[in-house]
Amino acid sequence: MSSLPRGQPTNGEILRALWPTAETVMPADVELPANVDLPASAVRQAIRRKLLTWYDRNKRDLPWRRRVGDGYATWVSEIMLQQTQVETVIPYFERFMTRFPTVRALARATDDQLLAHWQGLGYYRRAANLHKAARMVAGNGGSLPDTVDGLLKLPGVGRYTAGAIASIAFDRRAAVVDGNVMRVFARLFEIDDDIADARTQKRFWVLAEELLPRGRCGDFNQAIMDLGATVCTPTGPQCPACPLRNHCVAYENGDPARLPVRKRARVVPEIGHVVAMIRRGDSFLMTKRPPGGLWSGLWEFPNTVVENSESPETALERVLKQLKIPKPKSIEPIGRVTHRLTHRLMHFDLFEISANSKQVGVVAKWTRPGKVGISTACKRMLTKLRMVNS
DNA sequence: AACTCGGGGTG
DNA sequence: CACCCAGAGTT
Repeated sequence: MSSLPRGQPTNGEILRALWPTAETVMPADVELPANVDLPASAVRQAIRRKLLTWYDRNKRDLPWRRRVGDGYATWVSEIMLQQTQVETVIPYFERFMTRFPTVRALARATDDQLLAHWQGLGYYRRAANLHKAARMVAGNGGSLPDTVDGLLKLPGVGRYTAGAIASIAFDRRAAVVDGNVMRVFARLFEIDDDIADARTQKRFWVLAEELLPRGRCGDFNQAIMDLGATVCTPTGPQCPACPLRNHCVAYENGDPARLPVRKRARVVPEIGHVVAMIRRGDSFLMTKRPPGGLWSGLWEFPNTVVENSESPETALERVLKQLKIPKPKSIEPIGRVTHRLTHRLMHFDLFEISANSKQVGVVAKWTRPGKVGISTACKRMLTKLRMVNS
């Protein structure tokens, strides 16, 4: 418990339920949870002012922030930023905007062209949805919807992204709740309920709507997210540098880093694969992943899951049979690549196969991996092959 | 409400 | 290693 000198009361002292005032607009589907505490009007005002002042002095210089009012750029950046950190996104965003400078350019692109620019970024369904949405927008005159409701109709745009685009690009009065906002609010108001719970999420949205200023909503939203990314970080928050420390209940109570609270992740299944790497010059025999699932639309080396009941050899025979290469000239084990995803641990046992090109059927295509989109796992398989061959 | 869907950064 | 990240869509 800190005894911090301060000129203003904290939320802990002032908290009381204030229900919708004339200055706020509540979404129709939000009902007030019985236990939600809203800060008093004066505290809300102080939080807005301090956050915006802090943002004016400390905001990060990000490529998409240099395109003020550009809905397309904001849209692309927000899709890329879903579950992906800013530093990872920056180079992808630059390349993407150079290659697809307008909605129409994106709408004209092929799946493979698009995925070649998305490869390595993950969550490839985002690219498919963005592509589909770009065609919707292009077919509708080429201008992006500028309201939350309009944006929500686009595939891949949910409540967060619609609020972000509407407020940042179009200066609409819309709130956002993302991982940063939840962390900042959980600490600011000392909310220790599971943040995955629907009621808790509803509570975050209520707070976000309530705290929204009349103007500069886009800056306000970005301010909370910048604060969460640079000061109110998951571990080791820099509370002395925080403009909201005098209002932060968790700081007052001494342990903001324990928040937010989330349920423990479950154990991930472990899955084995065998992979056939068949090279001819710079090209490899590759197959395209089916739409919808993991690595959707990316290219990969022919492979199969090794079932529990079978040996790797049997599984590899299955792959070669599908490729119409039942008896290759040679099969050379190269080694193993292990790839961890959020919900899966994958092993790939690699085999370099030599075969006459006449043996090759039409199941797979000769492709240069640099030309089409491949997963990071496949990229690591290539690295492994080069290591073995050098 | 629980799953799926990537990959990288962090302590 | 475990946890987290400018979440959305499906079941």
